[in-house]
Amino acid sequence: MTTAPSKPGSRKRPGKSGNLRTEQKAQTRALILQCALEVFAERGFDGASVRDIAGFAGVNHGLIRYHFTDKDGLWKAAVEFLFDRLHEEMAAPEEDTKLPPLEQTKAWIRRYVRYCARHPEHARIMVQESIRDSERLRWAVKRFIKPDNEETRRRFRRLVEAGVYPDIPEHSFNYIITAAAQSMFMLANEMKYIYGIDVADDDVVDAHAEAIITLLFDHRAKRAAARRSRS
Amino acid sequence: MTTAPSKPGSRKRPGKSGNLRTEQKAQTRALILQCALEVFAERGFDGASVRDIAGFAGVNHGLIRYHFTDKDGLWKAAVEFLFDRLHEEMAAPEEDTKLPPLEQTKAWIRRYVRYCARHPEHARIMVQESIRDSERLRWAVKRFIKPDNEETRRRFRRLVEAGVYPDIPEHSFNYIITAAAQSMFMLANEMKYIYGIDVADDDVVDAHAEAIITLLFDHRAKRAAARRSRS
DNA sequence: AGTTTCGTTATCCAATTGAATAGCAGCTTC
DNA sequence: GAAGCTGCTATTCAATTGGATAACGAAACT
Repeated sequence: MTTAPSKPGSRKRPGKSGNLRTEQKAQTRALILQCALEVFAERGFDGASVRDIAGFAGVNHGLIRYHFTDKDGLWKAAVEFLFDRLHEEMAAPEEDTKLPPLEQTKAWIRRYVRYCARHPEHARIMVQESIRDSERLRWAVKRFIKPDNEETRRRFRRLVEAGVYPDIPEHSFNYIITAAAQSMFMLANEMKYIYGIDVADDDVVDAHAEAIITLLFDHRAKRAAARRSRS
Repeated sequence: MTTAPSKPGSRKRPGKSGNLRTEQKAQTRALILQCALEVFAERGFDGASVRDIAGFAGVNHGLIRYHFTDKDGLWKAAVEFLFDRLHEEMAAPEEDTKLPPLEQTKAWIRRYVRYCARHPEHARIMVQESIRDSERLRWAVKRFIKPDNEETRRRFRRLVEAGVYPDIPEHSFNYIITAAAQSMFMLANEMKYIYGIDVADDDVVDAHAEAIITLLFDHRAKRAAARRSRS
């Protein structure tokens, strides 16, 4: 656990429009969600207590019941927030659509690696939940993960059909790419202890993205690099 | 959680040598360890209760205290068992040492992917522990993970120096390879729900190993495969 | 201004948890 | 075969947990 997320705003001043109550309610809700994300990510669903989350957010734990019904509801709301944010932040910029498929994919990798570095909670929460086999996992798969994966599959098929990529099993492609991008940031603690490297460093992040691209998407660059280091 | 691990032997018959007590003690200890591995893997350290583990092993929960002092001791004993087994099962066969570096590495990947498929608990336990930042993680890093990583680093450096591999950051190489091999089996539940594929299938395992080799180690094969699907 | 609404806190409850202690039964040893 | 060691069970304890209920107090509505 790092530090408590910055409480959004002074939490007391009413916005220009709408009534004060509803606005403050939304702020509190968002604050709890933010804290829930961090605590769930660090300790998993069972390991995280609603009391810890509430305490972290500086509110009474009964309030969580009021806003989210129960712990399960809180988790789902947090994951919903997580994926909404993912979709926002991963949206491809207009100009990308004009690039050839392989270049589009490289740009997508760069975006995704940066996302993973910015929000390691995402992989942390979802991996812990996938390790267990819960109703929550099935809910998340159906609602978010599977649809997202369909898109990755289409991207992969496009590459294969364009003749710029080997035709490995789709699921292998999916897990290799995603894991390669996520793991270093998901396991930041381990990395810190093994290599003494802080993954918050932008250079480390960008270098990792380029490493993935070199290994997985840039045959020519890879051969050239190998040739270079040979001489 | 699948089914309880087969209790080793009838647990009552004394072995030919040694006294019955010590032998049975060792058997019980091993049984508890086995169960602890499964439960820790599925629920993480905090989520797993010593009572569940004991119940799963069919022994009184006080017995865990007797054998392992406390929950922390049980976890460490389980992880020790895990890495000892890893080292046994991952030892390279004699003839591998005669292969060129790149071929050695491919053989190593095949062995490692099969290991990950056979023992998904390994990645499950260690990933959950790395996500949190505990004294246990530091213990495991110092004792097992870092030494193992040193070896992977040397393997990588040898490839680079032989001019058959691009010189990306060592830590990136490490996390890309390891994660690519582990993730599919670690997240078997997710995979089941997304793709309906059972990772217990040997063909799926071997195909995954070949996919990794194609993408990450076999430049020529990759280009050929891409060319093939283009025509 | 008086009343109602509702976001929030304070308490309480039963269940579970890690740990500690005491006791038991049957190998082992002499 | 008696004594005692020891692997194991039974029970107890305090702390924590998710959840439920009641009370409060300030905003919102009339």
